Amino acid sequence: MPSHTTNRKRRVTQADVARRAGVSTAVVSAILNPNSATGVRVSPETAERVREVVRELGYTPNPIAQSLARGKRNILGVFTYEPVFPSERGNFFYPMLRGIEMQVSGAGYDLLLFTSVQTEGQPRKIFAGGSNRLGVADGAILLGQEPDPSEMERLADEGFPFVTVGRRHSSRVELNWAAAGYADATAEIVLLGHEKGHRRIAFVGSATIREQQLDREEGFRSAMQGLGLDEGPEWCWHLDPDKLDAAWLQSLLANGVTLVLAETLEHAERIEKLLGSRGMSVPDDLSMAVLGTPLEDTRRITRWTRFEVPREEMGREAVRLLLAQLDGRVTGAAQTTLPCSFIPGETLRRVAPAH
Amino acid sequence: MPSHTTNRKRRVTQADVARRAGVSTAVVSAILNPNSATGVRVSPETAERVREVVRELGYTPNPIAQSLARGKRNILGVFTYEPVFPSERGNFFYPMLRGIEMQVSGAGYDLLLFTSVQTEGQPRKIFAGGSNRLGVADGAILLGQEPDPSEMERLADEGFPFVTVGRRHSSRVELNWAAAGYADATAEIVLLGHEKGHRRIAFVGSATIREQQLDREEGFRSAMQGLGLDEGPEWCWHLDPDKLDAAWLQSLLANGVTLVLAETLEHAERIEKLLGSRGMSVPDDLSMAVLGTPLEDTRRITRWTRFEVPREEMGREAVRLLLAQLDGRVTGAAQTTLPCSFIPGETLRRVAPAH
DNA sequence: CCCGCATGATAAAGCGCTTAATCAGCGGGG
DNA sequence: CCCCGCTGATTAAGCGCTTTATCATGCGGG
Repeated sequence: MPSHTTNRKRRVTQADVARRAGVSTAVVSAILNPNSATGVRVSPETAERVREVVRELGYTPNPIAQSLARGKRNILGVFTYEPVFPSERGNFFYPMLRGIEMQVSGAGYDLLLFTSVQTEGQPRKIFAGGSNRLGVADGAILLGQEPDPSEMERLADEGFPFVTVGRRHSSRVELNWAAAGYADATAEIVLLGHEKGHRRIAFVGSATIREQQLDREEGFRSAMQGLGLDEGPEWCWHLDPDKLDAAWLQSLLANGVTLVLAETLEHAERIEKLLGSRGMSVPDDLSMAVLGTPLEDTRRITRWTRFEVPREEMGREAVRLLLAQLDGRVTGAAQTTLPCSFIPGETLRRVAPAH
Repeated sequence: MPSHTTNRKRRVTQADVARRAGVSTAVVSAILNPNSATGVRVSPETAERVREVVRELGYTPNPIAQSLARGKRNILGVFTYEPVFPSERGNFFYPMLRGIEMQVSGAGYDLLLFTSVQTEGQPRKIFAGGSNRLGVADGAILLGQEPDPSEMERLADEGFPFVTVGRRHSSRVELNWAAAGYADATAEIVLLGHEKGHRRIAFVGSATIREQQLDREEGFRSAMQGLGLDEGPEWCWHLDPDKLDAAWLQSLLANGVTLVLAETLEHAERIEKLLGSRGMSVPDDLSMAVLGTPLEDTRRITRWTRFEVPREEMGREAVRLLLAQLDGRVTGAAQTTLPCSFIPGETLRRVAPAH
């Protein structure tokens, strides 16, 4: 017998109600879940009597027990590999969470935020103490810049339904995701640059490679190839902003580059500063575009030619995919790529084609 | 027998492991929860064998079943009467949620956000369909500007542990809360105004009265009385910003008021605008202070004399109180008032005492 | 030689609910 | 008159785990 270290006064149980009303628990259950097509029928009088007792005793069903019995929880998990609210990262998750909450509420699910961390300072883990923590939920949405691929594979092996926000890839299992179309958006900017006369276009991304960046780079490469533009490896850089220096810029310009696609605003601003110390400016001496939109400092970004990532819509779509999976409405892998919206800005200008 | 409309492949259960390892489920359970002082002993060899099977089968315990058996869930509910993330209100909850998440993680609890809404457009309810939705959680934190007092009382009657962020009051039951010391902070500003020579001080708050505002007003009144200042009802207004007009300002100034305490920045700015159209300005012709700090437009607020509400700390404290309650470390009502921090600003200046 | 007592394990109850299977009445048609 | 089928209920199994009570076994001491 469980000890039940409950300090709360014992809650009223279904059996209490049944006893009091002089019926069986099956009847009580049937009355409380009218829509569930169970074989149990109840007369209106009995129903009223039971309802009366329910009110009198202030009975409220134990959701845990319901879940166990039904095999269904009506809870969607949200697992973030980084803290949700603390400031820096907070802004990042915020729009996605907004999308998730909007889509989930109305579907009759609640959101379980897995916030607990095992060891202070350690990265969060889904499998802690051998147990899948997400298991309380019917399914989960995974967010975060630095997910653990092995955990996701194990999750998939278990058959636990989940969807990631952002594209993820595994060679072993099929992953479900709602992601932004970085590749297309990047390609679009390359095409636009080409239209505006640019022929030598460079790409600058962070040193730490993430799925997102791969997408952007792949969009860049394929667009360049499609246009028959001569793009060598020397036009595609993986450097953090602080690694960009005068010498680097020099070689870039010497190569005749007229348009630079910067992965982040930090890259772009760094390059602009370097240009400035040579007496040059954007876009007069060099056109630029930013491959995304930061969340903080919304004012600083406005002049830049860029695209907007549909973060909120990614959250919504992730929920849609997950619910479809839970309803059994879907069989294979569900993957959605959502378009980014181009924002003209003022940093990409027309030039005379070089050749 | 339950139908278990599960489309997922049946998960591995404790019984499977036990069978495979040739032991009873009790042994498996004992191995998986080593610290729980149960009467079951296991030999190291058996333990190793079971652990092996666990790995082999990829077994992970069903948290729902654990919860039911243990009577403990390790989940803290967060109930907001308004949507958490959608923009307007979002900013409001944000710091509190940050505090909550910080405090909760590390305590080994997860956060359940009650986001689901029964009828689109309707206010959220704790008791929906006769059932206490919060029941999945061990306890809950209630947030929101417009809570439903009757729901809180019912919750308390049930013995469900919960804490509100923000002071709440009920004549029937004892409520637990972590709140900001609006009264003290307001009184502090009155005292400061008095020190700076102000004798006629007015208070302007919103038309819709909330607990917060009562606090501020009460702080205002008691400070005025303590100072022996002649404060009549005509110096305490309950008007929304758009109801403040030239005639109102006229009467205020005619009364010789030299300092106005505005509940919100909107009130303050409205008054300043009215002053402007008379060719007057803040603080030259009228001193002002704002009784709080808005979250949006942080730039607009900076010049104002005001106080800062410890929102994040309120979240943290709420969690502390709740956990104390869950641990049975506390008996009666737990109520914490957290001090607001005064911010000088530039809108409260010294004047020559009027009389 | 038997008792007491660790040791290592099992059996089974119970957490609070859902639901399939079953059953007692009862009125009506063949 | 009997059987069928309906209504309004009950019984009991089972969800997957925890935990208490119980049991078998072997060993040393009196």
